[in-house]
Amino acid sequence: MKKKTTQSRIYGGVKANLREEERRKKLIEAGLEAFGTRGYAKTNIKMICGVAGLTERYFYESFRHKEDLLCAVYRELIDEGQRDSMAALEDSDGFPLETALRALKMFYQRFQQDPRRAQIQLFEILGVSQNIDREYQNAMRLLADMVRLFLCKVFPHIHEEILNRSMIPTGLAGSIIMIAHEWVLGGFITPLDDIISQCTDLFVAVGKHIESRS
Amino acid sequence: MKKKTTQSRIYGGVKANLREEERRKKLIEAGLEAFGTRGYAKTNIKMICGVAGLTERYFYESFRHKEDLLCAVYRELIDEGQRDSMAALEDSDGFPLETALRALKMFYQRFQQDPRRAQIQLFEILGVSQNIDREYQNAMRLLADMVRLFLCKVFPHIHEEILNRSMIPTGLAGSIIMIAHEWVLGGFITPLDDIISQCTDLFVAVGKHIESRS
DNA sequence: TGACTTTGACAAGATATATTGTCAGAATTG
DNA sequence: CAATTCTGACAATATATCTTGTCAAAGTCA
Repeated sequence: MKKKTTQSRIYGGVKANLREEERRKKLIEAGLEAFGTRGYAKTNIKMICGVAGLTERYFYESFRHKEDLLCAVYRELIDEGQRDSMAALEDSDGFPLETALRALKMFYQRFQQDPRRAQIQLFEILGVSQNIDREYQNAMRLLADMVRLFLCKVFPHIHEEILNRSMIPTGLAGSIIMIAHEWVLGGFITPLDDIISQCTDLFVAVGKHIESRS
Repeated sequence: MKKKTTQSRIYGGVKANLREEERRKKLIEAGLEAFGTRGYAKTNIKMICGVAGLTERYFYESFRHKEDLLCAVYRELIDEGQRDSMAALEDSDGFPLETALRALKMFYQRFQQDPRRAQIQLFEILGVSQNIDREYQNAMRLLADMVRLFLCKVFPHIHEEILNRSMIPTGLAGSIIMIAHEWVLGGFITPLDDIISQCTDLFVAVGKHIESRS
């Protein structure tokens, strides 16, 4: 008679799949910590497990490899940012430009509040593998779409179709990221408001210019 | 009596240090090929040597590790680009804007002409190590300085000091890079002139905007 | 309490790669 | 031609890490 190897039962008052889910979350948090401080390359699975307070067995329960975990951590960060931006867009009680600035500010603020996030989202994610590259590209396209959206809101005279074919939102997304790079590498010395002001300049300059030709 | 282990003499009509230099160049060329097609992570030293037509011994003669070679390859690419841009700047017989466009066009053209270069310069270089990250940051700052320079030439009313403290050139550099990313990932489908036109829009929009406030 | 599951610690094999070393033969010089 | 250096092929060692497996003890349930 074969025993089922995966006997799942209530344990500590918690169902098996829930316990597993909790371990998964612990590992993601540990990944954020390890990747965000030591760096992805210099982190191995034993370290991650150490930080999570679990052993390797549980790592492989939830992830196939280190890269898998990085992907999960990254998605967590992106989703979180995406939700916040959308929320800012929803309750747009003020002027469109102010809404956009609020969203932008939040985007940068998150980096300052948790430098581990900045490290992963801006640096560690780069050049790991083709799969991860794809994740990154997706995120960048999301950011470009967000820029596109805000451009339309703030400059209503811009023809939407023109913007849809344009790479200008992509370019502005690149600006935002590159400025973030410099800001982070400089240890957040530049005041956040200065950063926002510079970005606003770029955004407004480009917006007005396109609008004037529509 | 000890023999000198490094007996260098003329061999094949070539001095020892020159022969070594040639092997080094072969390895750099092999690095360009391997990193640019297989990718940095998936390339090991044996492969590099295979492509170069040399054996491991000669690899360690010129480089300490794979990262060292990547650094050398990258510097080669950046220096080459830098030289071209400077040359374009020197013989500025036409209008400043045209000069700038010519330089920008060359910047993108090089990627199309040799996709291995694009792969390394835009993707493979990312996230390898802290040292390599520093190289990348240097190159990005060079690019930003170049943008700054062209902004001053094309829009002479802009106060130079303002621009020096500004992150706007950094932002524009980011735009250029991000647009290049999308272009390359899209397999160079978008015509080069379209790319240039988009970049010009960004450049002019920002230039005019700053100028109008000086 | 007794049966059974979950957990943690660690062993052990597998794998991949870096890096150094050896050696014989080809190439070259004087 | 004889001496000797250079070269290429490959062995061998070192190292690091992944990944799976074992086992006993602790925890939990009925």
